[in-house]
Amino acid sequence: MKDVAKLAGVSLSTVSRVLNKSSLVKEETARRVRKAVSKLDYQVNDSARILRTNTSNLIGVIGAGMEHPFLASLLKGLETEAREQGYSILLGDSDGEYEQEKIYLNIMKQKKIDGIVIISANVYTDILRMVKESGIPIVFASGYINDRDVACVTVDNVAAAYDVVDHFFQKGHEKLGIIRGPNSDLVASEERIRGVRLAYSVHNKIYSNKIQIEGDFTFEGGYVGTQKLLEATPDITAIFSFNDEMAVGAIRAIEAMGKKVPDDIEVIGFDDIPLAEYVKPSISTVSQSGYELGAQSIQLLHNIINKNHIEDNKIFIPHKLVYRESTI
Amino acid sequence: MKDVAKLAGVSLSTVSRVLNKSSLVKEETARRVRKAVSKLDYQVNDSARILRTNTSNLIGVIGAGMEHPFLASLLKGLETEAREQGYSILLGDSDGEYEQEKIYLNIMKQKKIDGIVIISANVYTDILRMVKESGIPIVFASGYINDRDVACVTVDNVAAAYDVVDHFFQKGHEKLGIIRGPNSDLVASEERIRGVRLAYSVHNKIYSNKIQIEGDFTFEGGYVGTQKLLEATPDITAIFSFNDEMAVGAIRAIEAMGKKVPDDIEVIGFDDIPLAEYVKPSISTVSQSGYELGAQSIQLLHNIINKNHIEDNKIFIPHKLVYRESTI
DNA sequence: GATATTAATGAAAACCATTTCATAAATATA
DNA sequence: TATATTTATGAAATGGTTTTCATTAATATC
Repeated sequence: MKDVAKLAGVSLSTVSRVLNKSSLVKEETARRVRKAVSKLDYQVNDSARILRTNTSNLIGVIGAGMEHPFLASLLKGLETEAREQGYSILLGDSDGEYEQEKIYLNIMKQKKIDGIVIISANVYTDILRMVKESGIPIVFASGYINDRDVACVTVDNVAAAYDVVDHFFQKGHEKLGIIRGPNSDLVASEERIRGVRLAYSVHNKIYSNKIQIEGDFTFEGGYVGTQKLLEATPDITAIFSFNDEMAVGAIRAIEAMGKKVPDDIEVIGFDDIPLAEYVKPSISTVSQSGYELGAQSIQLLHNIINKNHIEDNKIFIPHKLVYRESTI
Repeated sequence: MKDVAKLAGVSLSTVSRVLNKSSLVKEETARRVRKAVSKLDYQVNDSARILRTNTSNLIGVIGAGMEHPFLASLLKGLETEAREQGYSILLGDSDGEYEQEKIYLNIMKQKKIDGIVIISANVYTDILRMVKESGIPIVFASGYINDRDVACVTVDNVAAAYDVVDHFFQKGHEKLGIIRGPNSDLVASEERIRGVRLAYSVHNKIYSNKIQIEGDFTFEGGYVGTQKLLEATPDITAIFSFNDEMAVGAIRAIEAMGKKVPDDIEVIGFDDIPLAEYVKPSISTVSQSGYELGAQSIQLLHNIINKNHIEDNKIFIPHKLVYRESTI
């Protein structure tokens, strides 16, 4: 920077002003400085800038199980939009471990991230408290936090689950089975269960918790869950699985018991990952765009960071039921 | 830090020494300093440290299409191992755009990354040159660069492709079809073609480029490619696809033409992404661990950064042919 | 006991930008 | 023309570490 100043015949302050597009520098001087900058191929020293300004153009992303197809596309959306807005992504996959989340949070604080995106259905309240206390702008992606000053971007889980069950009832099904997420995934699963119950009450049916079984979002979880479900209630004719992998597991379990999908039992999944389309039978599912979710999260975060006026800090991205071979 | 020094009754230098585990500080003083550190809950200012030392504990990752299941698991491996070694991951998905790669490289340079992992079959030679010139330690993950001082971690593409074709020949197949990667994916695809040709010559058969068709690693690409392939050579009895998605597309195309997999045509894919197991028929494929690939890449990079002695800077991770329903 | 080594600490320079405050130059106002 | 205001610039302080060099304290050697 000193060299640039010397070459342009100005002071360090002026160079800095030009670089930061300050308005109070004569256009002619600015031009001279810019010329020197490009001639010397000067690049600002980021750490020095961060040290002075306490802003890094870095956005921290903490999540768990990012290799899951839906989250991977979410990450892609985050990444692309972040780039667009001039941020870089500092990535931390915690595997859902509390200690890891804490470690990442600390690292990110030290790196002076401008904001943080937490991708997670399951959120340790302790972590949330730490982030709030630190004053770092935060957005929850694909998870709803019932706290008026925490921003969230997510699909409307209540409405989506309602749509699925409503659809089943409209088609004349009476006995349903639900494969929910693990208990650690409290929020999203609870929301969806709320949607399920809503549909039950709208259709004047009585809901019992016995129709739901806990899954772990894996193929195997769906397989085993369905076995148990059908053991307890053999006359189930429709299954709603809270993600697509478990739906595949459910279908295989049904087939293994000698029944047919969709003729004997219809199945609807959630997420619409690519798998859902290629598997046989292909899976009807609640489609939501991970990419969109990621992109919107960054936009919202960007607005929070810049203290722009925000209409609403709870954003619901659209969802849509897509019908494939696992339903009639 | 000043406060810590005052509380412990020592100078800044001593605090710094304790923090950096310098040996030349009396154990008793060190204890006093540590106590003060924890009492004040002091954390070093990262940017100041980077400014002074030019090392950031940051590893840059540049890749394209990271939402692809195989690459997502690779990323997971990178991330987990990086965390283990005390690094954080600065992520950049370039979408394969030259300009984007350049931008990311610049940002990463400014952030003073300690090393860089490039995930890519297609590498712009210009980018490679820039990285080499900048002296940043570099590792190519899942891509082979024919340059003795560039470190690579990858599956042995030649051997893997050889195994597949050898298997087909052993089973008595005569007419094969190959769905290769796009031309942008020069290196990996070329290596695999080399493996194919090797198998041909070992089995005393004559290889013709007509049996291969270019794909784009998507389901659709596999579908269309297979149509063309079967149009040109209707009596093909075995297809080797360079990834699993295209293999699924191939199978659907074959079925659409009224033929059966594996009875009429056998199909083998590459990567062994979760999809391969759940799709119907499930896909026989060359299994390689993305996670392992990522983890080994970080270890190698770590060794390069620390100038440890390196046995070999070309690491081949194991692969294995797994047989499922798409082969007899 | 005197001298040579080694161990432990502190002072101050260096890393490189941003920003406040002061000042000089240019323009507007009376 | 003299004064007030605005615009453009520079000097110097600041952010928080690490590290070199100098110095003192402690130990070893003769």
